[in-house]
Amino acid sequence: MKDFKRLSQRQQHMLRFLQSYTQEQGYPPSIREIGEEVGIGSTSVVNYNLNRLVDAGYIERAGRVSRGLRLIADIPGSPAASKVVALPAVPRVPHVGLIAAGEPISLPEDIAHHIDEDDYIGLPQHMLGGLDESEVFALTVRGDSMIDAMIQDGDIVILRRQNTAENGEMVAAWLPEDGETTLKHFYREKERIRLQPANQAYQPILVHPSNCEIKGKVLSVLRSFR
Amino acid sequence: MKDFKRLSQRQQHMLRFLQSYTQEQGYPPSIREIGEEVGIGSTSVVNYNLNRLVDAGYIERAGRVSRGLRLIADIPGSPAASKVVALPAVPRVPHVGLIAAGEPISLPEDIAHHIDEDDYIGLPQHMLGGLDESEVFALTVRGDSMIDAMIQDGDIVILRRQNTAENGEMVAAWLPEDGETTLKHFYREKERIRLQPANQAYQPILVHPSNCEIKGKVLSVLRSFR
DNA sequence: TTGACGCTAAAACAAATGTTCGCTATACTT
DNA sequence: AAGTATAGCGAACATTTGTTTTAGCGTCAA
Repeated sequence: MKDFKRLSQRQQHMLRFLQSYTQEQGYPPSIREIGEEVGIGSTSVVNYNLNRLVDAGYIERAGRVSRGLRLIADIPGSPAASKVVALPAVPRVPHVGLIAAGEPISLPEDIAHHIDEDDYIGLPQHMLGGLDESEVFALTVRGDSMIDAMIQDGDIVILRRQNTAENGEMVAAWLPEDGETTLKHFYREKERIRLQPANQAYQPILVHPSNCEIKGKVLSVLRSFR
Repeated sequence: MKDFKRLSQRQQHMLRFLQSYTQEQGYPPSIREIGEEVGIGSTSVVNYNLNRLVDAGYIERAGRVSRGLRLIADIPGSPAASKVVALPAVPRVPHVGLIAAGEPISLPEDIAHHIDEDDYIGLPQHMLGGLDESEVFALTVRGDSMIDAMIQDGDIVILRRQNTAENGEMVAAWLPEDGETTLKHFYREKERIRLQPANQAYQPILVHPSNCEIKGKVLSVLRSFR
């Protein structure tokens, strides 16, 4: 731990307040709220001391962002400050159902449809690409539009949950207007998004960005025979 | 749990974003940030949907407070509030190196470079096909002779240790006379064995049974991107 | 003394951010 | 057809909130 006692009384007070406030409210306090708590009438003084705490490595600040405070070091005396480090040996990610990788199969529902069935699949962490298991989920592929990308019907794809994608990445995209989720290569073009299958037999899907919601990008693939 | 699927796409999206953003940043997103993420141009629409989420019991809002959002219900799939279930032991199978699936490559010693573990690789047991871990081992594929079978360079194949094979099965075969191990489809013909690649560009290997030692048959395949 | 430095103030400023208010559109109900 | 509820948009508005500026005070060393 850092040299907590090196800090002034005020700064210690501020740290404690930041920690407890954030825990209770779910969001960090504003500069003025901190000032009121600690007994500082001037925002600049609070600001000054916050920067001091940044220097000391206790917090991080997001510039020009309301309540952009983040505690990054444990402070003595507060129990729940530390994040849980000990993780279970086997990461388990939710297996949320099927995804169309061909003629858009109208799925029963959104991904979220299946998501609450706790259908979890254990994965070795080397397949998570260093990500936390909570960021990752799995889908079973239906259809053969991605065979040129070495993905066939029945494969399980592991995805990282994210809403954006880089060109060329393989993503699961939700098309609200069509009510379908599909697995394609992602390409952002001028005014539209191209979802490119990896199979000569299929045409790319061209949609407006507003009708394309990225659900995640493919991290790995997994297939069992028989 | 609440009826997550009852929510509109947007609302689900917002919830997920709130959860992930808060977790990543340490503080909740602003209305405009949510709007940008979800693709809403008007703050009032975000506001509207936030209030809807409040009604649905998913979040709480602090009036007139920047980023005054608080998630009060679990959202399926991603929550960090995951309950720990029983964790099975991780089967670990030996990762014994590279296998040629193309022009027989004389194995260099750069065995398992991208596998961080020593020689073992953790696997979920659903990829073991119900077998004991001691029966199973893993190989990294080199070459592209099996691309028509959806296996490409760099893939890791999981095999069951066995000395025989049925026609059509994908096996790892040791060719004593050539000092090579190769990954091919297995076919027993009259007086010889045909090791058939799954790539038009490659010729089958025809060998006498005495010069063909089956090491194992492929159970599953595993691939990571990037 | 003078000057550098740590700390505190107060006020003004600028940006971020929540709130409100018309207005439109669609679907469903009466 | 009129009415109502849901959903959405855009713009103006009002606060909140972070940033900056200027200044006062005390300590310590040169």
